[in-house]
Amino acid sequence: MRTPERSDRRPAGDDPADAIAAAWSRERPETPVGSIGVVTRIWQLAKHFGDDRRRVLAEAGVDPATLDLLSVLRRSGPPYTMSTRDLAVHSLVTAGAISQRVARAERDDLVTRRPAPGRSRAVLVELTPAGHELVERTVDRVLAREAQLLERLGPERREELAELLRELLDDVQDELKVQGVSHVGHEGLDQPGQG
Amino acid sequence: MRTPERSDRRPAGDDPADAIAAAWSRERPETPVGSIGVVTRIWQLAKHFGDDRRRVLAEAGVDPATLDLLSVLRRSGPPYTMSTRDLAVHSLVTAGAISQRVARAERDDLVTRRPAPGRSRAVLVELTPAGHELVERTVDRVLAREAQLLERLGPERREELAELLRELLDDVQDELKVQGVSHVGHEGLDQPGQG
DNA sequence: AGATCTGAATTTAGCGCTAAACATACAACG
DNA sequence: CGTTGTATGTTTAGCGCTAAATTCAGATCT
Repeated sequence: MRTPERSDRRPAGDDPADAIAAAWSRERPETPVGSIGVVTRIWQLAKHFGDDRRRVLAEAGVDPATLDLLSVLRRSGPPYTMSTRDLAVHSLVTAGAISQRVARAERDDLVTRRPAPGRSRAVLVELTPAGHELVERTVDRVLAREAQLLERLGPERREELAELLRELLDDVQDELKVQGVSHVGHEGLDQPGQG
Repeated sequence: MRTPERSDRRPAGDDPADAIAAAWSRERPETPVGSIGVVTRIWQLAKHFGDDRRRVLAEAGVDPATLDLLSVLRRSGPPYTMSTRDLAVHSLVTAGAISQRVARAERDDLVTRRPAPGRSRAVLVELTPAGHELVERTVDRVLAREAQLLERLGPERREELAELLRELLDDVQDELKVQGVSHVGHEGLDQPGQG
């Protein structure tokens, strides 16, 4: 199950996900370990990317969740304004979380909040100049750092990987949609943060 | 940059990560968007897997962080005992988080905690019968559900993906180690949870 | 009109995490 | 021996998230 000789920096078999699957099989031979090679690694990579991003942003005095909010607004183009509803759809977190993100960003003068003119009880959130500036100052740094973490993989394998991930994400979203998951959203700078 | 015709369930170009990269390029043409196809998708998949696991476990009355702790102990084999130090190394969270996880699990009678006999100030954590039972009752359910989410990908592509992820994880861990990251650990059931 | 339903945003309770401060236990050095 | 160092665990402050309760505006029914 383990393909040999691909890393010469680390002895074969020292892979954390393989070790987990092997331990389950040893202790409980019937355990269905087939998903571990994909799911565990995705989780661990997300954790590493998230922690690293938090550290990079701490130097600039922001947190990932705030930058995520500002980035969605920045990327939407002039007039850098969206309803909280739309923000929730684009952020993969609950409406309550968006409300809190906006409140924090408003406290720090990074966005303003006002009732929408005509429609119902909607609220429009707009980037302030300070918020705009903060995005400009940090986005490239974050993305460049992430590019650096992918560098060793090489462009071809990175593309292969992106393609397989695209396919899996599409499958998973369909599967979850079928089972009636509510917040179907999915964007961000490209990632929130968890404390 | 976008490979055409691979999904017939979703019109090409409707991919969330592609949409993000395209929006950055439109608004800020110099933005280094190369990593988004991999990093964003990994983040989103981790979020979906994590949310789904939380829902599955809620039915059994556990949270992912607790099951993660119990799983590390269960997988270690008899006598199902580890020091908190070792638990931290195997869990990809800080020592403080482990201390809290153990405290919660002890409150619920899933583990016991006692000072190690000889050595230093170490503390040994041991699975109780109730904790053992809880693992047996839930692990297969969680892993089977995750296998179901991967099912559509097919076995060959799943193996390709696992292999690319293994390589990337190895690269990223090396890169972070060089820069002096402390908690080098990495295991779990295979994933904690973020509240 | 009054009652009820629906949709949108916010608030609250509670959890889990990080970082940093704190508290020990043991070891080594002078 | 006392100080200093090192390794380990716990505690605390503060953040961000979820789920559920709440508030409020407008639409619909009778």
